[in-house]
Amino acid sequence: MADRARLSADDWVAAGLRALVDRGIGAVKVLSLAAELRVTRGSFYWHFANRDALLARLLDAWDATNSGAIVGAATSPGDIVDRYIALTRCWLGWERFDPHLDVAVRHWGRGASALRERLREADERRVAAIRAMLEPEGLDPAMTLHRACTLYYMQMGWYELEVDEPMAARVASVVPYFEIFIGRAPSPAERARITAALAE
Amino acid sequence: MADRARLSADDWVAAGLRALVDRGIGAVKVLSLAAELRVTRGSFYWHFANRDALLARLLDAWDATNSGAIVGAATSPGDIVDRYIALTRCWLGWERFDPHLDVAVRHWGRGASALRERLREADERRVAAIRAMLEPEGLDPAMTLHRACTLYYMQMGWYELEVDEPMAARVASVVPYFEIFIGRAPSPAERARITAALAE
DNA sequence: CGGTTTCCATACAGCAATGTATGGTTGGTT
DNA sequence: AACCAACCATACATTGCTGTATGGAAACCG
Repeated sequence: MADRARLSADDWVAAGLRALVDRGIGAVKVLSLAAELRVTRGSFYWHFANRDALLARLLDAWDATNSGAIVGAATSPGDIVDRYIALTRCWLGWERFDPHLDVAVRHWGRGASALRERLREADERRVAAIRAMLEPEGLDPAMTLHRACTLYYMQMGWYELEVDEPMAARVASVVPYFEIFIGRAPSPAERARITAALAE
Repeated sequence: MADRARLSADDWVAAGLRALVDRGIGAVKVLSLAAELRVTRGSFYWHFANRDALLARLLDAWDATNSGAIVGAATSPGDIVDRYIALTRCWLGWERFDPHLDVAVRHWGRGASALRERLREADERRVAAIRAMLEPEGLDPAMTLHRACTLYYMQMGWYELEVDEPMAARVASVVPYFEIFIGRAPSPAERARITAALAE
């Protein structure tokens, strides 16, 4: 995409997303992106009115990929084990959901009050979906919410701290975390389904 | 402190901490702080060699207040209930620990690789202390670590998402979270100790 | 009271970034 | 072939910050 003679607006968006994910919103500068794309800023200001126009496009991309993925996984067809597996695939980065993008947008939101409200709504929708996932377990309603919050907040904290465990260790801990999050150990059959689904 | 004729270096540090906590590391600018303190930048460059010298002071302040508080609570005298209460008081902001400062430093760490290493070490020490707190429960060692991670990561995620629940709701959820984190419901006596300790 | 130290204001240089104005180059269209 | 639109380079103006040099005012001290 870099050696093509002419660039499209999407090329700038892609470069902006790379910079956002890798080095944060502060690195999304017209000058830096131009250098990366081997053109001058003249190109940018033909495709976009200003920097804010690009930032809006980046937010739309985040909304399109990440916010729907979690809700989709938590409300996917099947029982709670199927949904837990689908959600786990999100956390592991095996689905549309991009963890690094989520963290970058969250950091960006600090200081941009309009974005903070958008983030708050996204978090609310995600927790609500996870709570609905847990409801068939028949727990106390307050406890269901607490467990949903534990699952989601812990995962966000894990991303925020940039813990780097090998993938094998992460996969191996999916079953123990089932017990912590759901409140009961999985049955042998459930355990087998989880391990089988993540053995790809 | 603002209407005193002369400023000290600590006044600049205090102003820097306020800006860091309220609006992030990007707001810690010599010009902004000078405006807030009603002086010009000439004052700053008498007290400090440059901006980095102030930032180093801010990091020292964070280290002195926050990093020791969690480890101290998790390893405080008493049984696991006493320590869980002490840790909860940290999370609620009732002790030295300043949650907003922790989040601000973490955001700052994104992009400053030296700081990231310092943060990683702090997180490691904190998780290790919480794991030691859980060990008397006699769980499987791996499960002990997973529960310690759940407790700490979830709390960091809670801060990161800037959830604003009323204090009453937060206090009320301390007992249910005991069951989620520790893996068993507290005994009636333990429950009474927790509620009594947080009824101040 | 004179002198020295402490602290701050002013003015300047420099840099990195955004945005604008304008001209040039390339590829498709009729 | 002429033309037009899409796309990019160049040059300039501006802003917001850091850092430096220097002079001045206030407090302390002998």
